[in-house]
Amino acid sequence: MGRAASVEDEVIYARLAEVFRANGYAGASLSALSEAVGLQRASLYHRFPSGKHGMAAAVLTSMEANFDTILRPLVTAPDVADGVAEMARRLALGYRDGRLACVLDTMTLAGAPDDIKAQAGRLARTWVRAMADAAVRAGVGEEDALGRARAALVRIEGALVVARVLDDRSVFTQALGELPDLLTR
Amino acid sequence: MGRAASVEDEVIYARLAEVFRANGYAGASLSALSEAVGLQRASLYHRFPSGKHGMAAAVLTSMEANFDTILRPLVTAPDVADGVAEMARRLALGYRDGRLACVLDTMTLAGAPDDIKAQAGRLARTWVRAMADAAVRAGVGEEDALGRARAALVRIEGALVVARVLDDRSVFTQALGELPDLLTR
DNA sequence: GTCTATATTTGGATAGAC
DNA sequence: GTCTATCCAAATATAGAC
Repeated sequence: MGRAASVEDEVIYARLAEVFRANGYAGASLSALSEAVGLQRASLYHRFPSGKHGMAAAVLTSMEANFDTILRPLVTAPDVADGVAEMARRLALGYRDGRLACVLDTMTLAGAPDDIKAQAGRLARTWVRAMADAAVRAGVGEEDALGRARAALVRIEGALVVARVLDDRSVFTQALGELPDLLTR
Repeated sequence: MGRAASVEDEVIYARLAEVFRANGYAGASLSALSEAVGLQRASLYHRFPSGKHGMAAAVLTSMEANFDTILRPLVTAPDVADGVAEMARRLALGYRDGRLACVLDTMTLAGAPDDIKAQAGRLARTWVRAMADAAVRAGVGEEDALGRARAALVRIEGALVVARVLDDRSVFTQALGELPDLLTR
């Protein structure tokens, strides 16, 4: 083994994510990423030989793992609506009650490489699938469930945008509150 | 009068808007803006002495005017639901059926100057106000109307994000279809 | 693994000719 | 009003010492 890393991988991903989600792919500069992580630019290139592109890919991959945690209640909760409510609580935490933007939104603008957009797309599909499955378990028909799951994602992403634009977090909180009924009733 | 402009102001605003809405404020480079407009960078600076910042401000101001056209049916239609449906048709046109992003989303990311974000916020508030007024005219209570108008904006913005991320325009089309009921029932 | 130093390109912006 | 030419700062990325 060589020299130990001064910053843990998962900590790096989390700090990179802060910059990417707030500024988007194009808007996230190496200087900002470097400062957020607490490593010089050259050190970041040692961790991510393919540069910014590799950092963005790593952030999304790490986020995929985090989503497992956020989505787990959808599967494990005895009552589906309770599971959705628990997912909503975890989302509130992850998005800091609507103060933070979503990478699905900001990392899919025109400046991003195609495979990063594709990775974000897969992440979104995983999320929709998980919500649709939960709806089915609540007795909703398969076709209808998929539509409701997409509607849920629409409300989450839309609420994040509107909360930011109107500078009013309550929009997000309210959208989260509607999710259990939306997915199970 | 001096020399005539080779490109009309409104044409310039529209082409600048294409770049800003797709790439966000930070992601919109002078080269890209210049190429889209068909004028050299220096020529753009002659039109907009305050540079990129002035271009963004002009785009939002021009968009405010365009919104008058989009929102007019809310006021003029004898039946409110019909008016909302007509607004939705105009939105479908403006957002190219969900293929284009919204400046309210992309121009309010971290890289944008504060007054640009503020201008976007005013634009959003105008929009919400117009939809809320329409809801009131349809018999909805004032308090409830404001909530529904915000919900409508949430669905529009969210649908644009999700349509882009999932690469599926139907999400946007469907969200537009729900607006008349959402605002008047 | 992290750093300083540097190469190279692109970014935003200005000067001055036409 | 538009252009070419140019300036300077910031961007991404690499080289090599420690």
